Amino acid sequence: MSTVQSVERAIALLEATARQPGRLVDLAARVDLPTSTAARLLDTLEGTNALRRAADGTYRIGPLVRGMGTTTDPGIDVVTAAEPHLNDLAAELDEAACLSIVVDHDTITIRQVDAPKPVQAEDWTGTRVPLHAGSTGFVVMATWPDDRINAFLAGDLPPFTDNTVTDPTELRERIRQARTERVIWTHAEYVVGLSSCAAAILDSRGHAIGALYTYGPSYRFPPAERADAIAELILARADRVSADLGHRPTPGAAT
Amino acid sequence: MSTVQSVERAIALLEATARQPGRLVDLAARVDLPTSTAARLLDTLEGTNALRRAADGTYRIGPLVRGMGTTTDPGIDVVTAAEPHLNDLAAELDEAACLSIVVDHDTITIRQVDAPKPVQAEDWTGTRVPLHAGSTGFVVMATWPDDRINAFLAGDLPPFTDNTVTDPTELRERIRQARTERVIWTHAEYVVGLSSCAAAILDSRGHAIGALYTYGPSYRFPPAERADAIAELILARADRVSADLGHRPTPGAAT
DNA sequence: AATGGATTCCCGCACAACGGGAACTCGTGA
DNA sequence: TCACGAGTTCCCGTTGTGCGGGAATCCATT
Repeated sequence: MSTVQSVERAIALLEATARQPGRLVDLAARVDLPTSTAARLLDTLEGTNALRRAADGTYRIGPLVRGMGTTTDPGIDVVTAAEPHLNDLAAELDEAACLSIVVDHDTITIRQVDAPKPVQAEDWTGTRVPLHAGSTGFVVMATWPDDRINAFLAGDLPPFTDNTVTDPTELRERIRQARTERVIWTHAEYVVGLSSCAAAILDSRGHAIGALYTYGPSYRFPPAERADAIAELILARADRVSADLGHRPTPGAAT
Repeated sequence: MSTVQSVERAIALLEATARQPGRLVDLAARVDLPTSTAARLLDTLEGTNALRRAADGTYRIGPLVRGMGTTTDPGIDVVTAAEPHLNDLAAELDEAACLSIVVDHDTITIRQVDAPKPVQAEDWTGTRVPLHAGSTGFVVMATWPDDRINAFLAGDLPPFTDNTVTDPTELRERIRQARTERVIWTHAEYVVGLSSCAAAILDSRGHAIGALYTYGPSYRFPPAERADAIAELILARADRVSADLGHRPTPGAAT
């Protein structure tokens, strides 16, 4: 499999910019390139509208990329498949319903539908959460083979709150739990005071490509029945999205 | 300004894919590249998660691009996008150039650049004008679907001057006119003695989010040629702002 | 004015990207 | 079952293109 160096570097710059806008030297340092090379690539990206450079020299994501991310691809992509279910879910739960997808070692929320009731909900769209720090991450990893999990757990696992699980053994335990129950609740593991509940979305090959989840202030989900009811609804919806994507659940199979 | 060929080609492929998913030969043909070259670039893009290849070989936009497009970063917003054009426009017209945005059922002027010539121009910044009473309102509504227009026209439409149009039928006529011409002149419909000319600004999803306009004492715009010339310039600038925001009116050739 | 950092420009070198074509895979129809 | 063609992958010789060190320039800051 051959790859084109300059394109890889350009994409790396694009991603770095998406994560955090910055200026030439800054971005060059982040992706570890000589400034003159980075300058040339950024120049090109700017020329194609993939990036924009502000008056002060700061590069940020440009209209082209934004536009592409929003294309309404008639095909069978997650977003369109999940959209109706997000709406239904938000109504059923009377809580915000979100869709996130897996990118690298994070899940990124790409769509959020707020509860019909008047709530002052924050918009989670665009947020990247590392796999070990969110409910979505657990259900995603639950579908992975063990060695892949081990490889991931061997990496850096920064804490975000006092509740963030960073101990590999404990994480493995949570993942095992997610594997059997297929839904999981997390409490204040990424942001203090917030709980969330997620279930994975699988594509036709059985790979977890994202997750459906809801979240809200922890006090709103008292342990008992309500939490379970929510979990059940989310799982049901996630399964339907998976089915819409062509996923055929294989009874008993772990992979 | 130097550019990197392979990156440009890769972005072109990315854009082509965003417009319409397709397979190798198809995409290669669309951007006019030898298949082997296109294959290599697509390979790289797939490797970086910028593209995804389905089982049947179809390439579609990948999670990376989706994620980047939805970052919380406000990025390039209307104001910064419009600023330079406001300056140019004020110079070209030798009249004040303004930017207004849509809020509820009004347009609010948020920026005004006065004509270079010494004029005693009033500053319109901060003024809310109901959609039915200003040039900006007409061009904005011109982009709406009919039922939304009807819903709005069913509401309260207070007059401000003797010239304010309040009759739904007549308003519909003006809107239709704005729809075909994409620019419109109004005369004393909000303030006696003032005329103004506006064109809409569209975001990447095609929604009208504001308008570019100019205004001045009616006696300064005698019907004939000058008014048309002004309209043309405003429309051109508004289109450029829309383009800068990612609005893609009609797919053209990409370099 | 002077300093230091960021950015742009320049240019020779080397190798990465190119693209023509062969080989291969896969689906289709006879 | 085989032969065919469209689509895709692989290979390899050639060259043009991207590379990156460094000088020159720009731009804040003091």
